[in-house]
Parts: sequence; structure tokens; C-alpha cells
Amino acid sequence: MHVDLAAGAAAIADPARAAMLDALLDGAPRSAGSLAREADVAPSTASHHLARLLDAGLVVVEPDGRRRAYRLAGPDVARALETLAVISPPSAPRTLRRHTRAEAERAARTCYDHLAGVLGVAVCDALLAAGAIVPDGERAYALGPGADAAFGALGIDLPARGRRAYARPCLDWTERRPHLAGALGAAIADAVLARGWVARVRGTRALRVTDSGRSGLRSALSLDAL
Amino acid sequence: MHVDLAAGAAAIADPARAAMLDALLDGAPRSAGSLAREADVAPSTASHHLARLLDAGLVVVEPDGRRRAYRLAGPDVARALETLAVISPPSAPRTLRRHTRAEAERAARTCYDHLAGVLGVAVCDALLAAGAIVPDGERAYALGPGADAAFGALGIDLPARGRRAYARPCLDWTERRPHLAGALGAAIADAVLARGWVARVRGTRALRVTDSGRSGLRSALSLDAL
DNA sequence: CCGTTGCTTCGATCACGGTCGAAGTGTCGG
DNA sequence: CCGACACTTCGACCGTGATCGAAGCAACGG
Repeated sequence: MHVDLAAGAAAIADPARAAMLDALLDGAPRSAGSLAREADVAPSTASHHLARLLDAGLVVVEPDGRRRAYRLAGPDVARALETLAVISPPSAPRTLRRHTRAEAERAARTCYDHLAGVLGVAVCDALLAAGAIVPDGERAYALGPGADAAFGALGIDLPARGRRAYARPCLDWTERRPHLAGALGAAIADAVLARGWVARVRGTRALRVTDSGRSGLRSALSLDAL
Repeated sequence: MHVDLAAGAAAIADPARAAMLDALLDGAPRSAGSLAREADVAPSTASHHLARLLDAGLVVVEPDGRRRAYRLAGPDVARALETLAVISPPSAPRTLRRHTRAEAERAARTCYDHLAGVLGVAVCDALLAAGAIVPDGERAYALGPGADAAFGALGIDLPARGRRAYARPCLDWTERRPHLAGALGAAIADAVLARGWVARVRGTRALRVTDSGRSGLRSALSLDAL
């Protein structure tokens, strides 16, 4: 029993479907119409593509009144998209609107459930510099001597260790450098959002660093110039 | 600057190209003609596909006399294919020849440079049972108290820690359970091949467990019924 | 109840890309 | 130097699948 790599890849290999999956990478559910606009296709076309993604098991849907909410089927799918992104060619956005959004996402965005972009990489670097995390092989981080101080300053109680990977590097495909993923990365993203240090930019994965976030990150992590 | 997921996926999304990439997953270089037979297409068609894979940066080629040797471009590509395999649908091979090969690969094969299949999972389980390795988060293994005994019995001197991940689980897509990858996994595969405990099956990723391998694995790791 | 909204199904159109055989280019062996 | 071999390029053919508008189905709101 083998797997059909070509079929798996083909499910992603259409520009409209890839745009939809990309939009779903922040983990938030979206309606069919929203995804149609995201992919810049007619609702009928989007419906066609979503049916195919459902069939391939890449997304799941649940009825929500008179609309239907689509989500990525699970972390496996997000991981596959992330690793695929590493070997995918860069693309220049075609419209000004998409260009500005791409710029914003490059600066700061969520990647499934943790911080990415320049912000994500900077936070990861700062945690390493403070000894809050230390490399543990090439595929994991461990907590370091500065963990309590740094995470205390961020107002994070360390998440319990569970089935999920605790702290691992995730190669950031805009920066080509690692940022922090795993349960710890998700806890950090939750904390800075809850504190109002960063705010979601409606309709995108982009994040905006607020004024209080700028000063908070500076005092907690010596992070400057964001 | 974003990446074009659709383009990356499209490079893999053809049955012939997927078959070629799959064949290259064991890390060994192959000629264009060999890959054409692997994918069951005419040489001209294979050439067309290989040109596209080159263009996408998924494979690299070096002249070798009057033939050209193709290899995967790097570990990133192998990782992308592995994670993509996890979300790809199962496929029933169409010919008897391919069926028997698939059966053989299910039993024992190489995955890039380490052991996979039933054998790979069994070895990983045995190492865990012997305390030679212990889980260290969900993305890594650490050496355990039984490491010296087990790896000594296998005739392996532990590889030096380097840039490469040392010991990590790799989800086996036939068994749906993890086997051992990383520098340590590669060292194990090297050792059992060098000792003649397993032999490569010419032209495939499949491995055959030899009689001496059966008794050797039994005494070294209490592995039975292979 | 009926109109509006959100989504899907249907039917027709069209273009992209996979396929092959034949011919062209380069490398090895006699 | 000439034939054989490995691979690539070229040209023509064809099928799959992406696309849209129009029409068909629910679900909510007045």
C-alpha cells in the first residue's frame, strides 16, 4: 500500500486552491464566500474547489447558519503546506492591494497559531539571546536558564507538556530563518494578542504591533525597532 | 514577497514526476532512462518532466559520461515529499510487478538514508523498549541508559553531533507510526547494510533481511519474526 | 409567507499541459 | 572517424480540468 503523491500535490496545485489554503493557514475558519474573494474567483468556482479540497481531506467544513465554515483538516495539513512552501518559488503579487498585504504579513503575521514574519524571527532571536530557550538538536528547543525571567516578563505561564511538540523551530519562508513554533510558540502568540501588544489585521494573517506592544516587547525582551 | 504554493505543488502533481521523485527518495542518483522506466513513460516524456523538475529546483543533475545523473536537490525536498505523503491518499498499484514491489517496500526499505517500513518501525520500537533511545518531546529522541549496550551490539559507534538533526521520528507512511531518522538513523542503516544484515533490492528502495540479519537482529535487539 | 442572502449544481467553453514519434546533439567505443 | 547509445528538442495531438453565468436549494429576516 503506497500513497499517491501526485494526487496529494494536485489537490494543492491550483492557484485558487492554494490561495484558499494559504488563507486558512492562520487556523481561523472562513466562509465559502470569503474564500472566493480571497482567491479572486466566482463563488461557483470556489465551491467547486472547496468540494475538491473536502474530497482530498485537506479541509473540513461545518454548517454555520446559512453559511458554511471551512477549516484546515488538521496540523498535518498545515505542516505539509509549510514544508511545501520552503521549496516553492517566490511570487510577486500582481495587484497593489495584495502587495501591501504581503508587505504587512512579511513584517508580522500568524503561522497557524504562532508568530511569524520579521516579528516572529525577532522574538525567537531575543528568546535565544536571553537564554530563555536553547537549541536542542536541529529540530527542537529546550527551556534555558533565562526561561522564568523572560516568560514571566511576557506574562506567560509555561504550557504543560502534552502530545504536542513543545518548542520547535519552524522555517520562516519570508525570512528564511527559524521562528518559534509548538505549544510554547502558540502560548506566546496568545499572550501578546491577549495583552493587546499585537492586533490582528481583519481578513488577513497579518499582525500589527501596537504602541504598548512596542514598549512592552522592548522592556520584556530588549526588542527594538519593530 | 510570498511564495507560490501552487507552483511548488504543480511541480510534483503529475503522476510521472511524482513517481520519479519517489524513486529518488532513497538519495541515490539515477539516470534519465532509469527514471523513464520507473515512471513508465517514453524517454522524451521523461526528459520533458525532468527539465521541469530541474527548473523548479527539486532535482539537480550532473553529467556522467554519456548519461546524466539526477538527484533530489536536497533534504528540504525530501522533507517536503515526506510530509506531503502524510496527507496524500493511498493508492493501489495498477500492475502486479508494482504490487509486489510495493509489498517488498512495505516490509523494509530505505527512506532517504535510514530504515523504514515494518523493519524500520520494528527497529525503532526495539530501541525504545531497550532504553537505547527515549522520547524527547514529540520531535526528537535522546539517547537513553541502554544506548551503549544496544548500539554496541549493533556494531555502531555513535555518530558525532553536528548540524544535522541527531535522532528524530519520521512518520512512516505505510505503517502510520514513527521510525528513526536523523544522523543516528542513517548510522544504523549504514551499519546493517555493511554487515550484510540487509541487502538492497536492485532498482528499488526495498531491502531484504538476510538470514544473518534475522539472527543478528534477534540477538542484538530481541527482534523476532521479520 | 415571501424576498434576500449564501452556497451549490449544471452546462458550455476554452486553454494548458501531458503524451508520443521523429529528428537533432553530444559522448563513448571500436 | 564512424556507428551505437543516451538524452533532448520539436511538432502535433488530445484529454483533463478550470472557468463562468444561470438556475436550483436551503436558511434566516421581516
